[in-house]
Amino acid sequence: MTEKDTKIPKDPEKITRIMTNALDEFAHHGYRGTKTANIADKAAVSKGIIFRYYGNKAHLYLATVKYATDHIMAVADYRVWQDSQDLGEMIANATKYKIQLQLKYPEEFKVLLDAYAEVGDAPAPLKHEIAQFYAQQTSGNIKALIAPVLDRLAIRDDVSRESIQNLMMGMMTQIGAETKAFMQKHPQASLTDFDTIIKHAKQYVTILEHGFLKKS
Amino acid sequence: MTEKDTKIPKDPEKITRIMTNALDEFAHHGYRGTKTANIADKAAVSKGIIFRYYGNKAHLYLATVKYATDHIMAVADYRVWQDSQDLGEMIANATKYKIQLQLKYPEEFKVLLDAYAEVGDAPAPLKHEIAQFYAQQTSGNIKALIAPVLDRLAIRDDVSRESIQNLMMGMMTQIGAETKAFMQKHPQASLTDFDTIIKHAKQYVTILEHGFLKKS
Amino acid sequence: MTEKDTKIPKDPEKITRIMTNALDEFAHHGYRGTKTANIADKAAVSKGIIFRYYGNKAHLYLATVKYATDHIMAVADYRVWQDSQDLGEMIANATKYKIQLQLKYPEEFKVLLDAYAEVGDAPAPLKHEIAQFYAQQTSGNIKALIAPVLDRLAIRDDVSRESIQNLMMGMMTQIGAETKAFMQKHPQASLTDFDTIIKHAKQYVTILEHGFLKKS
Amino acid sequence: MTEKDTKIPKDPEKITRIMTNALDEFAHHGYRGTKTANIADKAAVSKGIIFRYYGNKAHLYLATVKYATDHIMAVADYRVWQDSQDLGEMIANATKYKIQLQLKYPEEFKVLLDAYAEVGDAPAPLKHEIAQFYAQQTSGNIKALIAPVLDRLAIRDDVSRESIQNLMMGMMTQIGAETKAFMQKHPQASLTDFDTIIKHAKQYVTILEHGFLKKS
DNA sequence: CATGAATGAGTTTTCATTCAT
DNA sequence: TATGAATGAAAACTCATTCAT
Repeated sequence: MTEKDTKIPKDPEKITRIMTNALDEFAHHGYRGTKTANIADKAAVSKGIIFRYYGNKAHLYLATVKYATDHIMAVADYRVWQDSQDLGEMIANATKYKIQLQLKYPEEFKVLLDAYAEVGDAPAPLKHEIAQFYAQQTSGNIKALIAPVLDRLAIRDDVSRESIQNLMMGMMTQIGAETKAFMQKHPQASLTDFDTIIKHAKQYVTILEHGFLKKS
Repeated sequence: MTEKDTKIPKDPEKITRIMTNALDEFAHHGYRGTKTANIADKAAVSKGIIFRYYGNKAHLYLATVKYATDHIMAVADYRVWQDSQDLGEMIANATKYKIQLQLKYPEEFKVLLDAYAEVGDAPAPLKHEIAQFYAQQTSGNIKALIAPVLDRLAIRDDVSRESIQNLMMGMMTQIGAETKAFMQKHPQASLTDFDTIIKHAKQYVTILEHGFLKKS
Repeated sequence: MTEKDTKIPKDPEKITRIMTNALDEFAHHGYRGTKTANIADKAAVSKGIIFRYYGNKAHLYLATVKYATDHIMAVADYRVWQDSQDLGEMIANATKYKIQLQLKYPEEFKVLLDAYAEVGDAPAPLKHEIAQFYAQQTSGNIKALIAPVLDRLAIRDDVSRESIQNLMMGMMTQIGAETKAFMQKHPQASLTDFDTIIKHAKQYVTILEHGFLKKS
Repeated sequence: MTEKDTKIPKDPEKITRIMTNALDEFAHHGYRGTKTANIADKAAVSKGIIFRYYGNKAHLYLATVKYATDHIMAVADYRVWQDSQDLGEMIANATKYKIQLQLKYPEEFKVLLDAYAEVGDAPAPLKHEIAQFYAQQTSGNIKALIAPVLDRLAIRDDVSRESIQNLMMGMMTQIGAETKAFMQKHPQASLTDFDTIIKHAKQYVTILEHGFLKKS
């Protein structure tokens, strides 16, 4: 693959069109359910060029997953995670930001979500590659982003740092689920419509910080 | 479909063999990636019988999804969720139980997880059926199971019941993720190997109950 | 086949049900298009018995063709053809009779009509058998039936007997076509509705007898 | 269908090879009895291209029926029917011509003959299409062709024009039957071998014109 | 280099025929 | 002997991949 990358000159515009449409197709039909011919058609590109550029469907898929991540990472502004003393505000900002991202790049999210599941399906040699690639992204990052904020907080002695991080990941997942559900019910929703979810996010942080039991 | 069901007598043993192996294949290769011939082979049954029993691949898939759910639901013993005064103990038990289930029925879990994603792909008429089926299961239940336990606890006035439930769902998801990751690293693990995860679960509950900030 | 005929005792009632329904199915779907399972179902008989009685589908078909002919021949009353001095009246009677028959046994007619065409299709060894069987029926007979009536008429010296017979066969075919067309337009028609066609028949005979040119 | 026709470019030479061989196969084995693989093989073309071009077997069949008609119609020279004052000579010419055609395009004739019968069998949506297509051809034309010649003849007052036309159709059918029978007995026959049949044709016309009864 | 028509291995699906009960 | 569930060979159809233009 790396070999081909260097040997074959690629038209950046075609690359973009292919990636965009591959993303769309893979997001909607999964790996096996997507037909290369459809991607080529929608991208206004010949089937031949896809195979010349990517070698085969499996590599096209991998490239698409990479593209999706790069795409999201490129626009992701990590300052929203870090520029905050207050954990609740930070999570609220992050949630807001993630929703914005998801509203703007739904296909990227879908493909990224599927990728890991598909792994077991894709032609054997790619399994590892995709799995490893996927592992770099996601959870690891979130933990890292939360870390500096935690440093500034006074934490109970009987609570491990990791537990907090994990719980916050679970919380993020839960927020993600709520977001997804909301988006399905209101496909045309804009950011302001998600205020409720963001309020929830703040509540969640408050609970995590102070617990939900009455102090006796 | 229901019409055919009554017309065609089915050998329960063959049904079992077909379902078991369909489950296995669908779990490992997805809908498109699974070949009916393989299922037939592994089930020691002729290709013909699968079409006799299920009409076509799409209906076989649907039947498999139904089978997976029925199977899990049949063995799921919800009392482990409810017979507990202590929330930490309850979650620990639930986690333990869920791990046991997942260790015992990994394919069922996989297929169930995929089903919803595959829906968009499956022959149109099945979409609705699968979607509806999927909706019945999942989150709704967990909330209901947690509810009675929350009733017995003294909850802070500034915290909504729903927030707690949602956070606990996020927590369960997180535990699920940890479990999955662990199972992938140690495919042969048995229940006792998951003690760490169960300890985590208890910690999470403690944090949720008392918060992680030092009382100032 | 003859071997089987003697060895296997057959339940006459089942034979009838099989033949009746085979007739129906073959008439509507042709040889290849007919499924033995359907015949068995409609005849309230097991598939097994059909193969026990007839050996295979091809022989079942042959038997059905024979059955159709026998059936029609059994009810056909040839006296209507012969008990007439007047050729016009005879053809009118014959037409009337044939229509009655065709109204009553449409499937038999259809199968008989198809049989010859199917011959080229049916498993090789049967070809000859069907062809020969078919040859016995049809035209040969009609010629024979017309013969005695012609004997009583004074025929022009420059006209061969055979030509007359052939033309009359063509005429019968034409009447048959008109009948068929009429039946397709009016599926519920009864004999009296065919008066026009019978009038045509008489006209045809008149023309054949006296020609259509003005005597100069 | 028309949509696909424009989207998929077709190699005229391959079309020809496919049509020719489809014609041959369908003529000899009927719709159900014909295997697309065989057509592909004989046409020196891949199976895939047939489905690319025609979508499925049913449409291939329809295309073949159309092809057969177009083919025959293209070479049919209707002047032989019209450029004649003498009815006998006209029918003789027409017969001669039809025999030539049938000798040259036996498969086309066979398929065309079968098509109507198969109609009831073919996948539902095609029924209408085939039926309508077939109706255009056949008898209607013959009547029209005979009409102008009849105009020039002095016809008896008690004879309807339609009766004459119908009788002549019957006569043509009869000649057709004789031709078919002869061709089956002598598969290698050339046009001159059919002189007897043509003589018959003339006789038939004479009889129709002057009747076969002695003028008393 | 790019194209997209053609290929054919691989899948799904059908149905005459068998054979355990 | 009768049954009809099961079989699997044979047919229809799909689609990633190639290669002549």
